[in-house]
Order: sequence, then structure tokens, then C-alpha cells
Amino acid sequence: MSVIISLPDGSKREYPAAISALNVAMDISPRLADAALAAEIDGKMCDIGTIIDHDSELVIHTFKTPQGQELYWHSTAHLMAQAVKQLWPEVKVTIGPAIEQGFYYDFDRDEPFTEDDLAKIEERMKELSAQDLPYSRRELSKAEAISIFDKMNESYKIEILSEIPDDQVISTYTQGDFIDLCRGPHIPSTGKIKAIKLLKSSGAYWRGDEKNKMLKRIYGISFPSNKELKEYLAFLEEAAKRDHRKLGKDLDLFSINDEVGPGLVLWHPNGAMIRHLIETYWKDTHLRNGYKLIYTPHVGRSNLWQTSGHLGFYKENMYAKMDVEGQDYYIKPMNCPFHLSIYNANHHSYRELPIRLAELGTVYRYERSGVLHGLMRVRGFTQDDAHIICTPEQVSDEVEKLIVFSLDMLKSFGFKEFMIYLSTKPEAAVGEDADWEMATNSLKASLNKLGLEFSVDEGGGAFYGPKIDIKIKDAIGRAWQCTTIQFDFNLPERFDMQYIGADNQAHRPYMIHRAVLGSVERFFATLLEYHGGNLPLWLAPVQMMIMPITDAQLDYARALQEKMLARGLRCEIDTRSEKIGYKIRDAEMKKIPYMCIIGKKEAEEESLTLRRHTQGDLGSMSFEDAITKINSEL
RNA sequence: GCUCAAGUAGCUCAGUAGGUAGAGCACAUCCUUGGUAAGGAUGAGGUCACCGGUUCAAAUCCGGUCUUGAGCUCCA
Repeated sequence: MSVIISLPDGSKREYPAAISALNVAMDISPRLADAALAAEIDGKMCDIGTIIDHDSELVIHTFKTPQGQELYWHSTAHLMAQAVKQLWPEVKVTIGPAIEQGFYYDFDRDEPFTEDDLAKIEERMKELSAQDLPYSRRELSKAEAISIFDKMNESYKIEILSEIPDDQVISTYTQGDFIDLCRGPHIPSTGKIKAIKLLKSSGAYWRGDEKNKMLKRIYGISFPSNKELKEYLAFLEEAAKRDHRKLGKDLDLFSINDEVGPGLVLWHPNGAMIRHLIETYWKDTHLRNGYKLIYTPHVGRSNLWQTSGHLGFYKENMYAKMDVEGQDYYIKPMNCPFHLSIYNANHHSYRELPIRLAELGTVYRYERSGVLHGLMRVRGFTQDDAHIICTPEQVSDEVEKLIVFSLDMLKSFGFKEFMIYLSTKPEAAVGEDADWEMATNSLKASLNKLGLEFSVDEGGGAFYGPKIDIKIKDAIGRAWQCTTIQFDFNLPERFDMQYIGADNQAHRPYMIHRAVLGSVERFFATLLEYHGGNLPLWLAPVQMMIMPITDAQLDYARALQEKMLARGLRCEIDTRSEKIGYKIRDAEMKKIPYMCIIGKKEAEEESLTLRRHTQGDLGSMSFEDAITKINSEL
């Protein structure tokens, strides 16, 4: 009985009898066999040693495929657990999955793992890797599994087992003296894990629930070669340099201080200038795209929040009420109720729709202290908020415009890669099914029409409507939400919003709630990290520094500055009595895009010498040539 | 909010058998007027996060509070 195996490149191989995936890999090339970590047989992930006894499609996974990496890191997590159990037998193991970059394992241990502990564990892992222990799979019944882990006093494993259906086949993986409950598959042996680095330890709740016990988590990463590990560590180092908190301090952009309060941002002049430029651009773009700008108060009476429902479902995130002449007021965590109040101030005809109300609205939310993070998570922030109120017929057109509008705006700040998510109806939701369907479909249809790739988060929508989120990555690959486009079936109802249709009847409009940048603070942070502090010329707070070689050129420098300012360039002069090298170094470190150096020669010729940050000397030229050159970059 | 770690000059950091603080950069003044990433001298600058305790004596040891960081959880 022969076995025909189809490979991803479309080729087929025939074998006279059943054969292991590893042997097929060997047959293709010994190098592949060496790199092989697991097999995907007819779409199912299996150990590389799995015997194939019928015609199948086979994919061999190595560290080069995402699935291969995942297994590799998962197996490394097992290796780490083995090392920990050998060093501290009393520690209980819980779970240890692979994550996007590496793996972690949660342990139940009273004392935290110290730096020294991590080093010890890493050392032991290397020893175990050198022993090249095979990961061997064993299938057994639930009862058998329970008895094994019960003997080892691994109560967390018992808890996991107790939740698995009785008839399901349970598998364990053993390497050396370590046995773990695991679905698998795993890499063939510990020897494949060549380079290991344990990165940090921290606390984590059992099953992510803060009512449960706090476990001790260790994060790590591993690679098939030291070279790859080194590259990864270098990447982390590079990323740290781009951290917006560091750049914010170095470039004197913003600060957050204890006296003022955590999560509340102070914008210094340089940061404020960048923010001003972002906001001005934002307003212009919105006006050009049919939005109306509005302004609304920072506080509002409690009945407003009663109507909106925020006091019911959002109270935990709101600051405590304040008393104003016996009335309760709240500082706003959202802009929507104000925007809707503006809509409701007048009667509206279907002829006016869509109405697009936009505001850079500053909101305050009480965030738990542990979640604050630079400008990314703060307690007071400005949403680039807008509400689009339209008729059912206008919905898909509006959604499509909105997606294009959002992506265009993000692109104009230099961003190129986005992750798009579509979130659909959750279990508990308000609104008619027909509305949900119509809204979700128009979101999906628009994304498809625009040829955009997106992932669907089934049931991930807000209770009041489906949404599209666009995320941007920060320096170390963490994704942060910027754009959110959300349907809202809740507030139009609660605020009894209406428009008069062609039939002279009152109708309920559709409402889309959206933010493109998300919040100015978060966007500013991602922008800064994305550009590593080297902002595009149009966003640089100081675009040019004029540097006279000696004091003799000061007058010429001032005249030049005036001419630059008149042409709209943000330009300053370094008048300090320092050498040119010193001034240049200073301007380079402040990441000022253009340096304009003038000495005796330039003053006599009425010319200037330009230098571009990150590029160096551009040579001497006339004032007009310099302006032309600079303008070409704007 | 929880776990762990940390908080010393504007910034980056030294400072443990407890004995009332130190460097570099930045800043000020003076000298120097020097052509593409740090010229020299002098000086000023600190309630060692805050509150309490132990001690003859606390940046240092103990307790509490605040803040920051890494996570958990949550979100723009």
C-alpha cells in the first residue's frame, strides 16, 4: 500500500509504505530535516515524528514559519518549567504558552524570581538543551492523567484537567524528568533550542482574573542561533531609544509630574508646537471634508450622563461628581452627549444629512493607577472626536468615505502599516438585529471594496454597535489603537434623536462615532516613536537653527532669520560663543532638521551653507536656492 | 487596584560594616572668535520622593504614603 504525499510547492512524493514526516523531510533534504520542528498533515499540526499512513498534504514547519516559531517558543517554555522544577521542586507549574515574541510560563511560588534566579534558570536550561532530550508524546485517559498529576501535587494541572470533557483524549509531553499536560505538538528535542534569554519576571493572575492568586511569570525568548538572539536583543535596545517617554524628555516636549497628578500631561513649548501643527492640520482636513467644527464644555450636569447612560455603565471610569449650587456635575469622560445635544438643539430635515460634527474634545477618565503609560494611557486626553448623523441610505457611503479619510490622514503623518479589525455583535447588545446586520455589512463591504485586509473579532463590538479599529505599532511592536469607527444604536435612542424625512415623518437617524487619531496624546506618542524623534519637516517645532561661525556674523544671522520667518520657517539663532562643532552637535542632538551655517564668506556673499539633520553638509547656496530646497521637502 | 522593582542636582548616574552628599552633561560668569557632532577656567545648583519610627547619629535600617517602570486587568 503506497502513500502519496503532496507538498506545498505542488509536488508529490510516493512512498511504498507508511512513513514519518521527519523521514519525508529527510528525503527532501537533510538540512530541512535538521531544521524541521513540526509537521502539518492535512492542515493539522503534529509532531515531526508522526507516521503518515495515507495520502496526505504535508507542510514541514521550521523556525521560519509563524507556526514553527510558536511551537519552538512553546517548547522552550516547557524547557524553562523543567529547569525551574529541578531547581525548586516545590514550585507548582501552571501554564506556559508562546506569545508574539517569545514565551512565558506562570509558576506558583511565594517568592518572586530575582535576576539571579533567572540567570540560574537560564543556565540550567542550557544544560538541558545540551542533553538534547526528546519531547515525547503520550496519550492517556483523563483519569490516568489526573492520577499522574495528583501524585506530583500539581493542583493547577488537575484544575485544567477537570474542565476537559471526560471522553477527550489527553496528551502529555515528557522531556527527561519533566512531564507536562499539553495538547502539543512539540519540537523533536531540547537540543534544537540553541540560544535562550530570560527577559523579565513579573506577577500575573491565575487565568488573568484578579480574584485569583497572583502567580509569578517569567518571560523569555529563544532562537535556533546566537546570531538571531543577538539581533533580537539589539532590536530591543534600539526600540528603547525610540521610547516616546525618553524622547519627550530629551527633546523637552512634555512632562508628567507628581504635583500635578499622574496621567495628566504638561505640554512644553516644543511639544505644544507639534501638537498645534497636528491639530491645525486636523481641523483643515476636516473642514475640507464636510465636517463642522464645534466646541463643548468640560463638565455637564448629571442628568446628561443619566440620559446617555454613562452613569450606569461607565461610572467606574468617571471622576467623582462635583457639587455646583446643589446640583451634581461631572467632568466629561466622553464628548458624545454634548455633540448630540447640539444636534438636538434644532429640528433637522433629511436634506441636511449627513451632519458631521467634529471637535478636539478633551475628556477625563479615571484609569486605574497600574495602567498609566507615558502618553499612551493617561487620565486627561483629547479625542479627535466626531459624530456623523445620517440616514440609512447614506450609511455605506459615509463608512467608505470615513475609512479612506482615516487612512489618508494617518498616511500624511508618515505611517504606512496598519492593522485593521472589524468587531461584530457581542452577546449582550442593544439595537435591532437588522440594524446590526446592516451596519456590520456596510463596514465589511467598505473594507472589501477598498481591498483592505482585516481581521474579524467576532462578538468583539461594543454593546451599542459594531466597529472598525485601526491600530499602529509602537517602537517595540506593541499595537495601539488609533482610529475607531463605531456605530451607535444606543445614544440616538436615549437622546431621542430625529430627523424629518421626505414623508414628513420623524425618523431615527444612524449615528457613527469616530476618532481618527484616537487621542492626540497617544497619536503624538506613536508618531514620535515611529519617526524615532526625527519628525517630518512640517512637524518639527524648530525647523532651522542659524549658526554664525563667529559673533561678527550675528547681524547677518538676524537679517537671515527675519527673511526665513517671513517665508514661514520656524527658525532660531544659536548666539552662544561656542565653536561651530559644538553648535552643530547640539542641533543634531535636538534633531533640528536644517542647520544654516554662516561665516565670513557667506556674510560677504549674502549666501548660506545648509546642513540637513541625518544627512550632513549640503554646501553653500543662495537664500532663494535654500528656500526652494527646503520647500521641496514640505 | 494587584505582584515585583525603583525614586539622590534640570538630565544621566556614583554613593552598604549608619558618621549631616559626589561625577559628567546642562546652566551662569570670564577667557577664547574658533568652518561641520563636545575649547578652557571659575561658579551656582540637592529637605537624598514624602511622613513617621529605631539610633548619640539615617540618603543608608524599619513601617506607611505618593510616584515611576515591567506585567496582570482595562482602554483612546
